[in-house]
Order: sequence, then C-alpha cells, then structure tokens
Amino acid sequence: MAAIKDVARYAGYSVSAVSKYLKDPDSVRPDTRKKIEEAIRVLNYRPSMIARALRTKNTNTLLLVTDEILTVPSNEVIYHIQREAEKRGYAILIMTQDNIRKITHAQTSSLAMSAATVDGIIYTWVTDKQLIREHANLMSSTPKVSVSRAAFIPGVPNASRDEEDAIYQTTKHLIGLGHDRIAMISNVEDDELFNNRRYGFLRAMSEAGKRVYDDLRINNTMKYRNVYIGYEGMREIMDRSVRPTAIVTDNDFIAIGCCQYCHEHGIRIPEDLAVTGSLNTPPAEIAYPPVTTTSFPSPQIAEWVLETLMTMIRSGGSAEGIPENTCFPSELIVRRSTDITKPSFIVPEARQII
Amino acid sequence: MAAIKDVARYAGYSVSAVSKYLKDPDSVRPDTRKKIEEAIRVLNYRPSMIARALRTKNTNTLLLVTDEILTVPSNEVIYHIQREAEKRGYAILIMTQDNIRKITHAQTSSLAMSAATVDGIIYTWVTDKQLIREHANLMSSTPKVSVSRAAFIPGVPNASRDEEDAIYQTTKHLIGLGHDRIAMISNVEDDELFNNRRYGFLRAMSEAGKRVYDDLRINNTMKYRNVYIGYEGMREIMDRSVRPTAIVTDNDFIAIGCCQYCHEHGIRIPEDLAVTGSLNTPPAEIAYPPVTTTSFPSPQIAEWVLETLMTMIRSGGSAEGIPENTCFPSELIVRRSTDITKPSFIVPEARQII
DNA sequence: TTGTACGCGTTATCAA
DNA sequence: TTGATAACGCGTACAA
Repeated sequence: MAAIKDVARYAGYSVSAVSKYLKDPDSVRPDTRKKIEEAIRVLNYRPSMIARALRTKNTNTLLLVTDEILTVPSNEVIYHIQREAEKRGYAILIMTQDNIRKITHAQTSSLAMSAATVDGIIYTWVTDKQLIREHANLMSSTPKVSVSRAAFIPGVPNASRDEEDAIYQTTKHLIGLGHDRIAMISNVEDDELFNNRRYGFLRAMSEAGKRVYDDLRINNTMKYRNVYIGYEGMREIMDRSVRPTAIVTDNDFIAIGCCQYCHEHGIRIPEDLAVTGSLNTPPAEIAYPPVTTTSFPSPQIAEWVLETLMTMIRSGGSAEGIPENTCFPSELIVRRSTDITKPSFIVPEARQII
Repeated sequence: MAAIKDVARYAGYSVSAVSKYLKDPDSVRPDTRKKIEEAIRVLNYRPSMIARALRTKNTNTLLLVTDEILTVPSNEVIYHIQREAEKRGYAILIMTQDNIRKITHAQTSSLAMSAATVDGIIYTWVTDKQLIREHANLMSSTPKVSVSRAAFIPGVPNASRDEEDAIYQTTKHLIGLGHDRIAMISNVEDDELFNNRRYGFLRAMSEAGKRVYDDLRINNTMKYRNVYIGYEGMREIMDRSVRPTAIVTDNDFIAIGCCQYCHEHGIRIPEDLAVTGSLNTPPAEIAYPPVTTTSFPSPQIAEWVLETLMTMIRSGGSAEGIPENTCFPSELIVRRSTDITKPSFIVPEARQII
C-alpha cells in the first residue's frame, strides 16, 4: 500500500506538500497539484485512516451499544442512525451489552482490550444500567447519548418517545369513535414506562368523563411473549361481567394476540370489539385485520442522536446545555382494527418491509 | 489518557517491558509484573487500539456492507454475524452500499476517504454487483466473503441457503398431506433464485408423479409488496377453471397475502386451501393462521462467515482452497396453514421477537 | 508556497 | 529478563 511519502517522492515534492494538498487541494500551486494528483492516481494512494486517527485523535466512528438488532423499534432506530451517521461521514461500530461488559470489567492484567477508540457513543435499549454507568464513566471524555428511557442514566442526554401521549392519542381516538367501555392490556417491562402509558390512558378517559372499567397488567416474566399476553389478556377480560367494546394495548403484538382470541371465539373486529396496538411494527400493517397503532419517531430520534453528538464533539465533549431528556411525539395510524371504513386486507400502496 | 510510557515511568521500567507484559504477562518477572499492574491500575491505562493498529496492521474490525438492516433474513444474519464476531474479538463496522459507492468512486483529488481500514469484509444482500466488483478490486488484499446469491461475485467465497431444497421440502410436505393440485406463487427478484425455487417445486411434483396445473410469476416491480402479490396472486388463481388445494410460495409475506384473500372470500385455511411460506419470518409465526414455512440458516451462515474470514486472515488473505459457493439447507416448520392438527392461535411457548 | 523535524502510542528487533 | 531504538503513516509548527 502506497503511503504519503511514496506520493511525495513520485511527485517530486515533500510529504508535507502532499499532506497540505490532501487537506485543501487549492492551497498548493496548480502545477504542484497536477503532479500530486498524478502521483496519487498512479500509485493508487489512499490515506491511512489509522495513522490519521493516531495524529488527530478522531476516528470518525461512533459506537452503538445494543442487543436489539432484531426487534422493533430498536432496529428502525439503528437503521436511521446508521444512515444519519453516513451522511455526516461517520461509520457505526456495533457492540452488544455483553461485549461492553467484557471490556469494562476486563482485568487489566490480561489482554484487557479497550473499546475501539470512537468519537462518540450511543446507548440504545440496554438493560443493565449499572454497567452502562460504569462504561460511561470509563469513557468519560467521549461524547455520549442514549435512546429509550430504558437506557437513561444521569449526565447522558436521552431521547425517547412520548409514551403517555401515544396511549393518550389512541384512547382519544377510540372515545371519538363512540366507545364507552374501554379496557387496557399492557405488558410491564419498566415501571416508569407503564406508569406513563397508564396515565395517558387515564387522562384521556377522565377528560372525556368516561368511567374506567377495567385494566390488565401482565407481569414482566413474559418478555418476548406479547402475542400470548394479548391472547390470555382477552380470555381474562371476557370473563368479567362488564365486557369492553374496545381494547387499548401498548404493543402491536399484544393487539395481534387479542385478535387471535377474537378469531377463535367469533368476535368480529372492529364490529364487536375495537383493538389498538402501539409502535407501528410491520406485522401490525399486515395483520388480519390491520391494526390501528401509533408510530415510533425513529427518524427524528436518529437525527437528534447525530445532531446532539455533533454538537458535543464540536464543543469538546461536554453535554453542557443539552437537556437530559428529549421526548418525541408519535403519530396515530388508523387501520381496520378500530375503523370499519378502512380495508381489511392489504392495500396496493402498503410497502411491507421484506 | 495515560499512555504506555506513563505506565513505564510510574512502574520504573522501560516502555518495552510494559509492552512485553501486555503481550504476555508471564513473560516478565513476578515482581516486575506486580509493579506494572499497579501502575496500570493507578493510571487507569488502556492501550490505544489505534496506535496498535498502526503498528500491527490489523484492527480487529470487520466491514459489513448491507442495505437491509430491517428485512428478514438479512437482519437475522447480521445479528448472528455480530455475535460470532464478538466471540472472536472482532468488532463490526456497518456500511451501506451507497456509502461504499461514495468511497469507491471518490475523486482521489478531493477528500477521498478510504474505507476505514478493516481486517475483513462481508457483503450481504447487495444489489449492485458491478460496484461490489470494483470495491472488491480496490480492497484486493483484504479477505472478503459474501452472503446470499444476490451478492455473489467471482473470487469471493459465497454462502447462501439452498433455495431449491427449501421449496422441494415444502412441496413434498404438501404432497405427503395428500394434495394433488398444487400451485406456486412467487416473486421474482433474481432469475437464478426463481429458477432454483421453481426447479425444487417441479422436482417434488415430478418425483411424486403429480401433474403441474398452474403457476404464477409476478414481476419484479413489486419489491417490498409481497403481501399484495399474494393477495393478487390468489385472485388470479381463483379465476382459473381448475382450482388448487394448496399453494406454495417462496416468501412468508406472499403466503400471508394469500391468507388475507382467503379470509375475504370465506376460504378456510387449511380446510379448503393449504398455504406455505418461506424464510420463517416473525410474522409467519403470529399470522392467522400461523404459516408453514422453511427456516433460513442464519446461525450456520454467520458461523461460516467468521470461520471463513478467520481462515483467510490466518493464511494471509487468500481464498485458496475455499469453495466459491457454500449452500446451507433449511428446515421445514409445519404450522396450521397446512396442518389442521396444529393450533390456530399462538402457543405459550412461542417466543416472538419484540 | 514548500520543506524540515518532530510527535502521536504502539510493537518488534536486537543488544545488554 | 529488560532496555534502547526504529518504524508504522500522518499532521503541524516552524523555518526557508
């Protein structure tokens, strides 16, 4: 691989002339530029990003910590972060929480690898806050942000969806359709999240002067079992004396589970029962019937992540003046599961991922 | 940030002693080791991977080129590659095809960034073969592999699923259930893929002495519209004089579209019509009814990717002796859409992602 | 405008 | 077993 000194020698100039040219081609005389460009072309020269990084201390690389490459909305957020990063000339290095743990707790005695040197760090949907706190401490001089309340730690700016508002919008939508008896089924992964969502539901109900008949709270051992939670939740609810005409859930998969129960028991959706989900996952769009839901503002959050990191990098790494929490609203997406005027099958315009 | 020389000074030894210790702690005397470890601890020293990379020429980083973070099975493969890489101490750098294009075609005159220096490259589900060929040429000394036939270029070892076998297994399953009139609906992204799949279907049919009644081939403008393709495909098929009792598709989403049509028209699945998908995507498991499908061997492919790259890296980058194409079989997953004895709703054991 | 000299943090070679 | 030194490829004062 040709190095800068080879280019210099071939062009008949010094290394620094070439370096200067690389930084700003117009800062050298036209004939010099010509010769340098010729040399670069002939030698197929590509600057070594490593040597450059050693000198300049920045790698144009951001570390993204996540375990959730496969789950919505985490994968969406990663997707958009990746693209926003590329726009700005940054590459994304992905690492799992487990690997971060290995790095953080490595005995310095053995081959304790430090994390690859990066210009910024993004924590998303991590579960071990204690670990993140330690790692953040270790990388104290590197700009850091986090996404989703589950990853919030003090001192690291965080972006998340406004969960309360999402459920509030959904509930209000149902109320607007004339529903009186509305139940809520939700999974609990995080008490703060649950409380926010629950409050959104209650606020909509109370603003409309509706009586709260029922709610279901399934416990946390059911992670990755949301469809089943919806199915079982429906069974419980249908045992009660007062049956709801609509179900609010905080997850599309729970809603899909509700639909499965209804199919099994001859309950028509939305004629007999309206059902809503949350997060606008791909399955919600192609479910039978398609499920009314609220979007996750992944593009907005991704843009926030990059803009915030860029600001911090420019300001030498400090989080000064950046709010600890930034909330993004979601959008209500009305589909057949609540609205009989919508198609019960896929529309040509629908763009399913895959 | 403390550097190795700081550790050396603090411990009272030379830089090379510390470097030697770092490489193999047992290669220095116990008392020396003690002092060095103390210094590392006190100064919170972490070796600079950048400086190390400048010296050793390897970064312990692999470049993964893909545009499909959101689609199955690409996301599954990425997920597993990421984990297999971490197991071996490698980090994964993700880059889109567009960015690769920018890098490859950058005018050397301006700020032509080279790709970050990496120890290996993985191309997955890329669409622009010409570009990949150029990039592979540019990075000629870096070990490279590709995943999925869509990314195959000569000289770069490729892993993919055995598509013919997947459809063959599916068709045989239907034949075993007693189906006589079986139709096939497929999307066309790639003629080679289509031919493989089609051949698997025909082979199963002919081996069983079945007559081939019908097939549908929807054209390529419908990428990301698979559910709609299934829906429309069913409409066409139901217009024919001889109606099938089973439908083979090459994609779960097409199968789900078929189901939607059936729901709309009172056709019971699987009583009146059996439907099969492919790729074992999450929606296939939670569809109504759950869809019989074939798995994608993502873990096996990911392991192949890493093992192959490790081999190439050890052997100095050559693909010598590595087959150009490695095919992995898939597994048939029988669900309600073909088998009436299976549950039509979600089972408690089902682990849905998200 | 161009060139010289040094340093970034590490590893490897060789000598002590 | 440990230490001095060169080299990896580049950027940047500073001098010419």
